[in-house]
Amino acid sequence: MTTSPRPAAPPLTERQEARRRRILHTAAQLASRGGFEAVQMREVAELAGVALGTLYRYFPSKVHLLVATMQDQLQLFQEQTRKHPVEGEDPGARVADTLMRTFRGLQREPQLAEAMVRALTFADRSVSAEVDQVSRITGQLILDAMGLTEPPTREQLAAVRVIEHTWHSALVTWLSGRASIAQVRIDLETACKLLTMD
Amino acid sequence: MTTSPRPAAPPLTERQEARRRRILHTAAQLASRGGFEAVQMREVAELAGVALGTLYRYFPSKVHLLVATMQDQLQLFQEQTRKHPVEGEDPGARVADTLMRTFRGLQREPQLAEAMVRALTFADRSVSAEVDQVSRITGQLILDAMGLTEPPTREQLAAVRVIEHTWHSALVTWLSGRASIAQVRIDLETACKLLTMD
DNA sequence: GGGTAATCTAGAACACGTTCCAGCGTGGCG
DNA sequence: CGCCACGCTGGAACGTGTTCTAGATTACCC
Repeated sequence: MTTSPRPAAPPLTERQEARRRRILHTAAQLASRGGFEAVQMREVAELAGVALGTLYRYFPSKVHLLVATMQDQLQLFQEQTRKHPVEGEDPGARVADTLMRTFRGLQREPQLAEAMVRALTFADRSVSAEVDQVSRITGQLILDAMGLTEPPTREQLAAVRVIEHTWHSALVTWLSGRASIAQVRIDLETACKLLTMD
Repeated sequence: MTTSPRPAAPPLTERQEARRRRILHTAAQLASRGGFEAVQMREVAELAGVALGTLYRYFPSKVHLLVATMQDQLQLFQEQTRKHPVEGEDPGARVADTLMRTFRGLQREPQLAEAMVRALTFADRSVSAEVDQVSRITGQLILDAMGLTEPPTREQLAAVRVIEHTWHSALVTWLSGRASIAQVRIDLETACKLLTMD
């Protein structure tokens, strides 16, 4: 578990920031159509108006690119959720509802979701820092939904981990057509029961 | 979830069965060295002594090949486990121990595990039947460990699903170096608490 | 044993992720 | 202003998964 030798991102100029956004936007757009395989690096470069080499300078692989896209999308969800938190008494129910809401958000662009999740689970060690970041955002989403007034206990953190595992795996199962949305909801609700044990 | 249009595998001749085994064995061997990327279709074909086209006739893609390899390995574990079941009073603990035992089995060939799990999570819809089969074996492994004397309740089945999600996702997290074995054990034990609720 | 349909082989060919290179622009520094 | 370092461009090139084809081999039926 050593930190990867990433030399602390150099600050980007405005033009560079714009290029980065253009690339991410193009990737999301292509993914929204044909999913993972429709995101072709040559095409992303061309549509974003950068050279292939430049694309690779910004995102060292297709997986990096799509994981960054997921970070982006998740952050949007997180902001939405913070502005309009789920109502309800039971913390477990709030967490389950929040995740289902995120789920429906992904469902709105199923191909995009497919691309991002495929990238996320296919990622090897060279992407682990970025994947970890996604995981941190997801965990925070859950913690937010719990609406804690004091720091979480060890048991609560353990439960959050299992909920996160369930979330990821259920997502994969749904995307590959092996589980219905109803089933995903049941799985999430089952995992969330861990929050209200003893 | 309709059944895929698979026209019921035609029976294989002895030579064909041997070829299939040879291919699977070669794939596992190559995977045991360099993991997912070391399994190169040309090399599998050559080492297994079949033409590339034949390899593709038996396994329509690299992912199919590696998922089949996982089926194979899991079945071996299942047999082992049935011969030597885990001892213990608490069903939850038995399940957690059984999965940890399987985990250590995978750990013995980490590269092979990496290859199989990457294939499993990268699989798209065209492989869903095979992935489902793997999922079924895993579920059965858990049910076996529970040592039920009567058919499982709805709640128990729901818990099994969450445990399975946790298992898969924890495996991925460990393989990408983002979680330790100790953490995996904790996650599995947490999920297994669902078995002994209410 | 002969005929035939399915299967296997060798190898070329194609697609897409990735790498590499030569040259052009650009922004900052003396 | 001249110069330099760096990032960007266009494009070629490479590796590996996958597909395709023509011919050899095999399995099976009569």
